[in-house]
Amino acid sequence: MDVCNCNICELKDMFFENVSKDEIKYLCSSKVEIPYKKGDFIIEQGSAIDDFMYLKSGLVKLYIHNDDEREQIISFAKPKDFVSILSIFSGNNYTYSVKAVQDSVTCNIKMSEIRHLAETNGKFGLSLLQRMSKVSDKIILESLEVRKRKLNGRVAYILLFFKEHIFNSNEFELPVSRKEIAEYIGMTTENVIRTLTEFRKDKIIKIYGKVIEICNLERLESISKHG
Amino acid sequence: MDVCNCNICELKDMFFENVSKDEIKYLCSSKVEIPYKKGDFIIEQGSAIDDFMYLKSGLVKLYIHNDDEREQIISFAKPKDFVSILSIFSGNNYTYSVKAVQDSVTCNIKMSEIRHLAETNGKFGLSLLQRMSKVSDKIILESLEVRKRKLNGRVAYILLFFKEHIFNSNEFELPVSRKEIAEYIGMTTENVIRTLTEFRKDKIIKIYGKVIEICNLERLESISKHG
DNA sequence: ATCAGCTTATGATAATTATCATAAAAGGTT
DNA sequence: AACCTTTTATGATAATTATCATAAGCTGAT
Repeated sequence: MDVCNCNICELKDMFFENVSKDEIKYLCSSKVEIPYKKGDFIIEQGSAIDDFMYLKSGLVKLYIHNDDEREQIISFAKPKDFVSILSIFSGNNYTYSVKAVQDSVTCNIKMSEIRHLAETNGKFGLSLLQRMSKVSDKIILESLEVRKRKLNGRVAYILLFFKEHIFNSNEFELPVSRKEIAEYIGMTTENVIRTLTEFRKDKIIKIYGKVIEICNLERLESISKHG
Repeated sequence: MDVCNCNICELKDMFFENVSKDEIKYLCSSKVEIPYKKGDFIIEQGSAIDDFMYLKSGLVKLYIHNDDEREQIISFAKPKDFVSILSIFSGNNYTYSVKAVQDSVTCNIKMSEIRHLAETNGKFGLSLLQRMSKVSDKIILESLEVRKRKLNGRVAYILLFFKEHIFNSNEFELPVSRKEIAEYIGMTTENVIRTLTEFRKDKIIKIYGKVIEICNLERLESISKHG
């Protein structure tokens, strides 16, 4: 389908079946794609919320930072994930920042148009509500999952997270630094490194610089589950 | 206003200004109020989602429990808060349980009617989306707030939470056990008790059984902020 | 190429937190 | 009242995690 000027219009995918071609066209009329380089800010905490954004390619981190304190990563977003989630429907300003951890492209649609469409097309609104809820739920449940684990369980968990949700392979290049892993699962950088080293010594993983190869999946899963 | 058979219809409050009298009547047609005793299950993890529920009176805890593991309290809900939040728009079964920590009354509306109204009245849907988002956001941000603190900071935080969000007073009867506090802020029961004792010895609070009196608010706030 | 700055790595030590054990206090039941 | 169970309380100890220090490796900029 070629309802908009981008080659492959994934908007229909994003908002389910409840939008007509005309409505897609309407959304697309304000749709822009913005490329970012690794390390670029995509959203700055505190800035005004104008656009509804989802990720077209790359990988980004959503995080909170309060001056002196350490950053706390809330979640990673991969292609087709929403980038604007928290506060998007509940406030006027972002309560978090988003930064590209890999070169990324976002798709932006004016919030005013999303709102307008949701008001006029209840089915679209309901779909949106479902999608948004799914995202929030996942973040909440995942944070509980992480929190109940000890450090080695957390590291195992995030390795499996990358394997299963991002790369779908036993071997992958870590898309984030050890520091960012630490900020995500709530531990110190040193202990992330130490734990990875420990996994390596126990022949559970191999480490080639940024590349991780999971050698003993069962063991890693066991550690993730039972510590 | 007396659009429904309950004396004070708070539905308008719950769903903003975007619902007509007829629509309120429609929602009310399936609305029931259910009383629970302290300790009663209101929602059992895994059960089917039929109703949209909010709390009319009392206090409830939302929590996750997986067989052998310790319970993890996600959030407390006070009157006018939604009780069904997680998974309500994103799945068919509850991913968490809700239990009354005080005698409570819930208001239940059939999900099918909520859905139907959201589909036919986009403004209502959008209001709902805003309300739901606000709840999720608060849970996510609060969990980050708690997690970054050390134990004494967490206990200080939850005392201030009760003071500010539930009781609005420097003296209140703790509505939950030390164990439940521990399950909420992610520490052991012993350490919650120990920390409270420490606060008492430092004359920051007084403890009369279940009753807590905050004597040194500034100090407590300081501990909550900087440990 | 060289330097500065960041990431990764590892060890030693201190601080924090959990676990285990025990007992008093409180609440509920017969 | 007597009994049982749960909660609160406290201490001793073990386990976990953070902090501090140091150094090697990598990366980007001049």
